[in-house]
This record gives sequence, C-alpha cells and structure tokens, in this order.
Amino acid sequence: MPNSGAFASRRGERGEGFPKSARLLDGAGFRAVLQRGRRRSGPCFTLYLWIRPGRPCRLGLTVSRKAGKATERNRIKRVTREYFRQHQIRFRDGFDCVVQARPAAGNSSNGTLRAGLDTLFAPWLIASPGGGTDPEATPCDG
RNA sequence: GGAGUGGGCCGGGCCGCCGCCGGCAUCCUUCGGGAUGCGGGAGGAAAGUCCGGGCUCCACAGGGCAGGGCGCCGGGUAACCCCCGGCGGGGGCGACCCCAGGGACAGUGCCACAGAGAGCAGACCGCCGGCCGGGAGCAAUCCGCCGGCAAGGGUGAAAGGGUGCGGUAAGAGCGCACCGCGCCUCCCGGUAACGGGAGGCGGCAUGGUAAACCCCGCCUGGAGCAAGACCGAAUAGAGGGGCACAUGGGAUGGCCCAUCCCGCCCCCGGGUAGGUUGCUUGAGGUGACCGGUAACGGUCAUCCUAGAGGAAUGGCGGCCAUCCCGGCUUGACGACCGGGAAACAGAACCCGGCUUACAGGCCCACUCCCUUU
RNA sequence: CGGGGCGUGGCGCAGCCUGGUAGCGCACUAGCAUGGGGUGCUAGGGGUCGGAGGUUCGAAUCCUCUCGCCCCGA
Repeated sequence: MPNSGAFASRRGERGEGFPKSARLLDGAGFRAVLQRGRRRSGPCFTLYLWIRPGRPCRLGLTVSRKAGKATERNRIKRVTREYFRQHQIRFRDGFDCVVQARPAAGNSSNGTLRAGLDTLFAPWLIASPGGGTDPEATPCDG
C-alpha cells in the first residue's frame, strides 16, 4: 500500500500537510525508533529511521541544549519540520524517524541544515519525476 | 554649532501561496476524527531566576530558641532587599550622579610592613637644664652621664584637635581668645530624620574596623502547577468469590519413594503509562476627569488581548519605508540604477519589581562651552 | 521548577574559612654531566587570581551584581 495513498485519504491530494498523525507524540514511539531504527549521521544531524511499511510517515525531533539557546533550537526544529512537510510526498515507504540535532546545527544557516537533511534522507527519497523541482508533481503511487 | 545630564517611547509595514495551534458556527462521521467558513496567535526584556506576593498541598494551641534576612526619616503598595519624596555624607564648573547610611563610653578580637611608639602609646634624630666626677681642649665647645619636653624632623592608612598670643630652661590646653568637637538644657522651623540659634559644662576625655565575632530593633513555617484534583489501560503481586478437582502436567533423579512448582472466570483497593482538569478575567489594559510635589490612589466610560503540552506562533516570494556602499547627475541637496545590512532574543500557572542583553531610530526637559544678534 | 559545585602561569591543582609573602607538580628556556639522546643536577622566565562595583589603610580571600562551564533532584 503506497504511503502517499494513505495520506491522500486524510490530507487531500496535495499531501503537504503536517498534522499530529505525522509526528511522534510519546516516549514509547521515540524509544522504539531509537532502539530498532537504522542510524545515519551528518555534521548537523543524526537520523534514526525505522521502516514500517504501509503506515504514514512520522517525524520526531530531538534538539538538546547543546545546539543553542531556545531561539536557535526553535529555528532548527522549524526548518526540519518544514523539510519533512515538503518532502513527505516523495518518501519511498512508511517509516518513523527521529531527527536528532547535533551541536554544529546551532550555528548553521537554514540552507546548510536543509542540505544536511537532503543527504541523510536520500536513500528513502524518490527522485522527482522528470528531474524537475515541481512540488506539485504526480503522486508517486504508480 | 559642539560637548553632556536626566526621563519617556518604538523594536519595520503591506500583500500572495503553502503549513502549524486554540476558539466559535454549520455539516459529515466507521465516534478515532474530518470538511468548510469566520476570527485570534510571543516580548521589552517572554531571558537570568536575584527578591516580593497570589494560588495549591503539607505542617501548626500559644510563646520562645536556633538559623536566615533587613537596618537614616516619611510616604506608596497585596507585598518587597522595590518605587517616590526628603535628610546626612561623598563626587562633578554644572545639569546631575553615587552611598548595606543603627550601635565602636556592653564586651571580645584585629591593625601586616615600616616606625622610638599602634591603644588608658612613645624619646630614634632633636630641643632644654644639670653634673661630685671622667676623657679631649688655653677656651668656646664636644663626648659621656642624669633628668625634663611632645613644638620640629622622620615612619605610617592612621601618631591623642587647629591658628595666634601668653607662658617657660625648653615645652605642652599649662593658661587665654577664636574656630572645631563631645555632653546637657532651652528656643525656633519640620510629621520625622535633621537643620538653625542661645546658654552651660568638659581642655578634649571618645583612632579605625561590626560587607570581624557581636549588641539592639524589626521581619520570617515548608514545598512548589512535575503544586493539587479527577479518570484510568497493559503487566506483575496481594485479598475475596465461583468453576475445575486428580486417576493431571512439569522439575530434581537410572527407577520407586520423597520434595517443590503449575489452572480458568469475576470482583475490590493501591496505582504506572496515558488522558482530563488546574489554564487564563487579572492587585488587567486604554481614555477622560479628580486628589497628590511624586510613587500612587479614586470615579466614570470602554476593551477582552496566546494558551501549547516530544511542546504551535513558521517557510518561500514580491512591494514599500530606514540606513550604508558604488555608479550616474547636480553649484549643492535630491531623484534614478545596482548591491548589501537590520539587533537582543521564544510564552510553559499568573502578577509586582530588580538585574542583564540589544541593530537602528524618535520625543521631552535641563546643563556647560563657543559664535552671532 | 528547585538545589549544589567550579573558574588562579601552557595543563592539572593548593592558597580563601582566620584579609597583608600568590605556592606545588608536569611542561618551557639556559647551563653542567654524555660521543649523542633519554635521564639527572643547577639556575631562570612566565599569572589582569572569569568580569564589574563596594567595604577596608590594604581584597585571590569579605559583600553585592554579573558571565561561562559542570553536576544532581522532581
């Protein structure tokens, strides 16, 4: 069952929303991902990802105080959420993931943060059809 | 025009697309929720958590001790280590600024080094007098010895009032005058702190340190919304009831004996994960008037202004405004074109303060200096 | 939300309570011993005591404010 199909029934055909069902909301969910998921690291983030076929993708965020003060931490979380929201339609299969910010994220620009997320999520992303950058692309449930 | 002092205020604006979190209305629903529309969504410090309260729970007859805090006077306030207005002291030409600012005749401790002497002080250099006698010398005088002195030098952060006159061998509050100081009495101004004045007493006794111990006066129960209240899985354990009842199963053992362990359903309390609540209308904001020097208070009118909870308030783009740089243009400013910059910082129960951080900008009052009239 | 601790030469620490001299180890520099190095011995340099105010004659030390770091508890 294609992931985008599950979303289309809930969020309409665009698939760009970010409701609570797309987030990890309790300690059990976080613990499961951190223990069972695969881990990839970049300079700004560490990504834990646990593939759960047929279920909607969910995101959890961990930004410790080492990443910066409250304003910095909020910025990191916003950039990450926005990235997830805009790219979830291109995700290969259902999964839960936890994005953990590293101290270097604190003094990185928004563009650097997005680039770091690109590298980490690359294995689970379907290339945009036609190589274009159109966010209105065809749903990927071929 | 320049330099400066005090106080107050702002913390970019508008639009489009895609998102997030509450509220209200309507509709749909598989009762988990969803759709549409309307409207709302960070700060002056939301920060640090340094004080003070509200609120909640726990403890508590009253009082005291210990510990901690505060400390000129008057006022403001729910309260304060806050604020306002005074007083005293210190700094600045000035506008103004700074001060934990009770008590050192209740007691104890400390004051390094230097210095003769550092606490009911003291003779190093000095100054003065004397000398039966001793040494040098014709002598003056010097050395020495005995005694007087706190004026001068010198030490120090600090050496037991200052100036002048008298006095004396030399000196000294030793005496006197003036100034200063302490205590007492009285008068005037002030609610008071305190200020001003008059008189008397004391020749001066009373160095500093209490952000050293301490004394005096006043204040002070503990925790914190993860407070507290309600609902409540799964799993384990305990209790009660019912069913199953032995001839059952498992472990130790070569086997018997022996020993040990094991069921299903329902109910109850405690209570974890999780959920609901506390949760935003409040010592509230704004405006006018009145009282007050002011902090602030009163009356009336008006407004509702974030409530998240693995934690929302965002992303992208455009235009305008501000500032800077370059080009171009002009007598100069401006206009135009291109590029860049825009801080500190994110609500977590809520208020009143304090403190700290901060790009750029605005307003008011006042002071000093220069120039012109 | 509440509590505790630490900032002193390049590094790790003492000194603070009870105020007057900032000391120890390693490291560094020079000399000697060795053919050279390790090592040993001798001598030497180097510290706004995190920052700003205050109390005091005098502050690393006492007081207030502040900055940074670390660790607990709910």
